[in-house]
Amino acid sequence: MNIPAGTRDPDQTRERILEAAYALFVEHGFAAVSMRGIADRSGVTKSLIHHHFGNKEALWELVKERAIAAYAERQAAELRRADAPDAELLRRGVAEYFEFLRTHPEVVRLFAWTHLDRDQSCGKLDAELVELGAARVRQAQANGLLRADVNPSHVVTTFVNACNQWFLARNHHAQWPGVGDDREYLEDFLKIFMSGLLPRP
Amino acid sequence: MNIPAGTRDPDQTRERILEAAYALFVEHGFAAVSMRGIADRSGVTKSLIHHHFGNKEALWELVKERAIAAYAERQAAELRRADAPDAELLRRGVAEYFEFLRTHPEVVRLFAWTHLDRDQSCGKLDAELVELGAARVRQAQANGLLRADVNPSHVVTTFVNACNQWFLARNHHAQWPGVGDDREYLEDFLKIFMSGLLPRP
DNA sequence: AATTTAATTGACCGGTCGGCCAGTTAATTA
DNA sequence: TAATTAACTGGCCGACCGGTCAATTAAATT
Repeated sequence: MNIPAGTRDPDQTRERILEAAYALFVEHGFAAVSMRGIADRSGVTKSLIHHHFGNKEALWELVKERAIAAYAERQAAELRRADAPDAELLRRGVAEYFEFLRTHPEVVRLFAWTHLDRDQSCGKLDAELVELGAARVRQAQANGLLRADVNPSHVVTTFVNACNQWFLARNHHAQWPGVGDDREYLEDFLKIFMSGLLPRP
Repeated sequence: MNIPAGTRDPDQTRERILEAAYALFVEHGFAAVSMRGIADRSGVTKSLIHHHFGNKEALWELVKERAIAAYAERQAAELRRADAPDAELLRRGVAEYFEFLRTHPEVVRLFAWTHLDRDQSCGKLDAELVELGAARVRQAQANGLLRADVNPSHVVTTFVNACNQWFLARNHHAQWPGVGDDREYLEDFLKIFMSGLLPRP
């Protein structure tokens, strides 16, 4: 550290506040989190949070943006690949999307909070991801690699939904008889999903 | 009505309070709803709610039970049918589950609230539905009507997830390019899902 | 009709909420 | 080094929170 202890570092302070807010909002949602709770967790005064971020809603927006940023980064990485779209690419895309949600449970929760708030601000970013995925599906359809009688956007929506709800409702699934772990669920989903997308003979 | 206006009817009072609480909890979640808000909406005093229901948590539990009751009733109706399990039965089961969620958006939201609360109380009831559905899938597999290399519980989980998340994230889907309405999504999902479950030739 | 029970009210409690403001203190600028 | 700016603190505000309680009123019981 270049900065001696006990001295001021506003950037780091902002960061610590954001981290605390992120953790608390993700876990308990907007309404159940108090500015005092964020202040305690980040080790600063409540007034200082207002100084740096304005009010509670502004902080909430920043937390959402942070989660979306992680999502967007993954999307950009996905975009960088320029492989030829075929069935195997789709399978890997699903598996990677699943893996991303598995390793980023905060994103799943934050999306669910925004759904319940009827917040539409996150949908715009999603839209790009869906458009990208749908375009690839469409191309694979044109090449005869995937069945052509389904809406490409619905193909993407289907697996996005299947992955998101799997992690959101994990506590329920754990109580369901015969339901396996992440790997086993994904495997079976992919079996159904991929062979369901094969061109009809 | 046998009861003249301006007089007392504790049952109806309880019912009105429950209805108000149901609507508010479903819409805003536990933390964002106040006892005063429920009192105002139901036209009674806050004290009266405590008199009839105890405290806020108890009312919340009753609201959850009410939503679960609607879910359980549907499940019982489903159970009553004793048709031979085949692919067509599964397709109709999915369509009816989808239709139930479409006409009961409060159930979707309440389930999502409980997921975010890490509340496991609803999972038990789900378990029976899953067990029932999985048993039918298993029988159809034994009869060679559905592919046998997938976990029956995962088959059920897959379509339950696809339906729930569709309605939960509706605000997002509305912004996605190319995504159709309820009927069109269900149609495409069923195409993929059903043909993905056909026995491999 | 007298009494008991239960529904209902309004006032009130301690506590917490988000936000504000006047200060103090450290870093930056002139 | 003096002056300015920004980080940071503690205390305070009015509003609202869930919950309690004594009093009132209507229904049920005797």
